Amino acid sequence: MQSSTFYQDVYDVVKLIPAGRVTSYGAIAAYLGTKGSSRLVGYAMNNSIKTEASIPAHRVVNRNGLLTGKFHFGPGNEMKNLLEQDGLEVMDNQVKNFKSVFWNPTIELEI
DNA sequence: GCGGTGACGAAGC
DNA sequence: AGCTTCGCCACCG
Repeated sequence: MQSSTFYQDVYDVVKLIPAGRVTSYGAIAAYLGTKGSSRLVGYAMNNSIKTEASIPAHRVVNRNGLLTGKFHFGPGNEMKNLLEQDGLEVMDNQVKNFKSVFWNPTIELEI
């Protein structure tokens, strides 16, 4: 992808996340080849809300399946609501069966 | 051009 | 086994 910035790469990968699946920041970072900069992925998402609000950032959670960015999404449990709309089960800011719904771009997209 | 930042992750205690 | 600390690296001012 002719992405000028690392953020654009993150946006593109997140957009490829199928409904009903979730991935982790580190997985995206690893797919992009910058697994050490998992923080950048999260930071990119933060910027994505302001720039690319169409990105399903709610499908991206941390390694533990926790909705860490929930507070950045909206006033309340909007992130949880969006995940439920995708057919996911969320309890106490954590995706249930996270391991089962985990979407690994490195494998699914197979660089 | 440099320092601060950050929705993480892994290691250490 | 749970909490704390450090590292990491691209973007912004």
